[in-house]
Order: sequence, then C-alpha cells, then structure tokens
Amino acid sequence: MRLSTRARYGVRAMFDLAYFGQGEPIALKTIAERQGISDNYLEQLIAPLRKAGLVNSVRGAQGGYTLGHPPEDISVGDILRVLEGPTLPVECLIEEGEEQGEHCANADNCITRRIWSALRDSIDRVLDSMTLADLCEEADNPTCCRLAGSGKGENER
Amino acid sequence: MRLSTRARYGVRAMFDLAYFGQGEPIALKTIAERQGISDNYLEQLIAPLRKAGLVNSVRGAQGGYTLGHPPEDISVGDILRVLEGPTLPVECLIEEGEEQGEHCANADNCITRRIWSALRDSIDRVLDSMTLADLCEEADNPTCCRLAGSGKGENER
DNA sequence: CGCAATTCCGTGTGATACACTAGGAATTGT
DNA sequence: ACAATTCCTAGTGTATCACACGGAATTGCG
Repeated sequence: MRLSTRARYGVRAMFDLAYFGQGEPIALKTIAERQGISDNYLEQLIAPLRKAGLVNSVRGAQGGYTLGHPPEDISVGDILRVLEGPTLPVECLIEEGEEQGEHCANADNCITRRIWSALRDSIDRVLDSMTLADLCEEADNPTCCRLAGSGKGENER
Repeated sequence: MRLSTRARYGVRAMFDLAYFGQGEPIALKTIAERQGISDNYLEQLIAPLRKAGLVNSVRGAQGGYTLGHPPEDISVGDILRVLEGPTLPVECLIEEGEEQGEHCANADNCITRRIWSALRDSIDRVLDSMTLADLCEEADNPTCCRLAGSGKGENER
C-alpha cells in the first residue's frame, strides 16, 4: 500500500510542467534538475504519460514537453492511473458498473471485497478532485507550511 | 499502490475469527482452509497480529487463536497498519499533529505533499470506519451480491 | 505418562517490481 | 554541420512478495 516514487515523481513533473511551462516546451533535464529527480529515470516515467496523451513532446533542439491538456483538466488521479496501473487496491473487482451477478474468482468472500471497493472509491474521489490547476493555485498562495492553521475543513466541497 | 495479499489475507483471517469463533480458539489450519489461504503463509501473517495484540493465542492441542479485542473495537485499519507498515502512501510526512514548522527532507515541494496527506487521511477514514463487527453484520444480511441496489449512501454515518 | 495437535521461530527460494544507469539512434532548431 | 533534444532498449542491484519447509516448544487428552 505504499505509493511508488514513480507516482510522486510523475506528479511533481506534471506540476512543474503546469507551473513553469506556459505553452513553451520544457526540456526534461530542466524538470529533473528543478525537481531533484534523476533525469534518466524521469525519462522513463514520462514515456507512458506521453502515450496516454497527458503530455506532448517536441523533439530536437529547444524541444521539450508541454501539457497535453489544460491544467484544470488533468487530475492527480489521471497521472497516477497511468503511472501505476489501476489506482486502486486489489485487482479482482469486476469492472465498475458491471454488478450483474458476475463473479470474480473469490466472489465467495464478497464481504471483504466491499472494503476494497469502498476504499478504491474513496481514493479515486480524492485524487480526481485535485487538478494541476489546483496545485498551481496552491503554490501561489499556500495554505500550508506558513502556519498550518490546522484547517481541517478546507477542501470540503 | 497495490495492496498486498498480506492485507487481504489478514483481514479475511480476522473476519473468520470474528465470525466463526465465539470465544473458542480456532486453529490456524481451520482458518486457512476455510479462507483458502496457505496455512504456512497465514502463520507468518498472524505473528505480527499477535504481537500487536489483535489476536490472542492458545498453544498446545485444541489451541488456536481468538480475537484480542471485541469485534467492534477492531477496525480494518488496525489490521492493515499492522500488516503493512504505515497504512498510508509516502513516508516523508512528519508525524501527524506535529505541524509546527517542522520540515521533512523534501519540504520544498509541500504542494504535492498535501496531496498525499489528504489521501492518507481519506484512506484512514474509510478503513477506520469499518470494524469486524460491521463485517459480521454485513455477512449475515448482505446488501451486496444479491441485487446491488447501488445503495450509495449506506455507511454514511 | 505419552502422544498428537498446535503454536512458535528461523531460514530458504523463485518471481517480480523498484529505482535507477547506460548507450545509442532519431529528430530538429540554429 | 552541430548541438540539443527526445526516444528506445537493455541491464543491474536491491528489496519485497508469497510462499514452502523443518523443527523446536507447549499443552490438552486418553
């Protein structure tokens, strides 16, 4: 249940792209240095992001990467789903919406399955509610770190 | 971000203990067979659960395991925390409640840290809200599997 | 008492994933 | 032409998973 560095690096890279690159392509090396990530490694993370259309690439000199969609249309969940298979725990769940009496292998203990299902939903809800635009906003006027205020009800929606 | 079988097996074993064992110790082999888990493996999972006090053991013939606390006092989160280190993603977060200007190593990007923090809280909220007693109740009159009804607001609390 | 059923404990193992490093080909602005 | 890039593929050490195994130590029961 630990989240890989793939995920963290990926999100940071995407944030970097949203925050610093305004339409202009940014070289991978720049991102890697700014975010303190191995550029060799980041290169491998950005490949699937490109294939998923989350970033566009410009080859050649002065090339680099740009966001594939506007920042408000890219959620953290989108990034995570690309970088680590299905976002959720446990893989046996039949695809959502298909609750037509379908059984997966261990449907016998659907009691515990409901736990993972609820967990998955909760995780997705959180991750999908945060977009790159939100992160940029947050970066500009941070509500953390400077006196936490322990604002417990902030993103209540 | 995938959840190990340790977690799933562990929860199922604990549920088995809560559901079938009424004070009487149940042998590990019985649990393993009933839940379709390798008993060799389950043995290794139950060791930390015992050390954490979630189960008690009775050695010798006719021995076995019992719950360490009443079922309504054991949450899924309790089990998961024992079986896979800290429940949450990312380890850099300073211990909860200590938001007094403390920095962890990569506090520089506290923007993304907030994501993981929110995620962690959400996960814990879900997992801590489900107890073994809830699972037993659910097992007796299931609201799933038999016509899902998509009851989206059930455990609203 | 003796035996069988158990829990306890450590060790080994094959497979897989993680987090990288490295090298080189292809592309493109200057 | 050249340098800066992206792109692709392969290798590598470490760790973790999901087990199997063998043998102690404990204890109820006949």
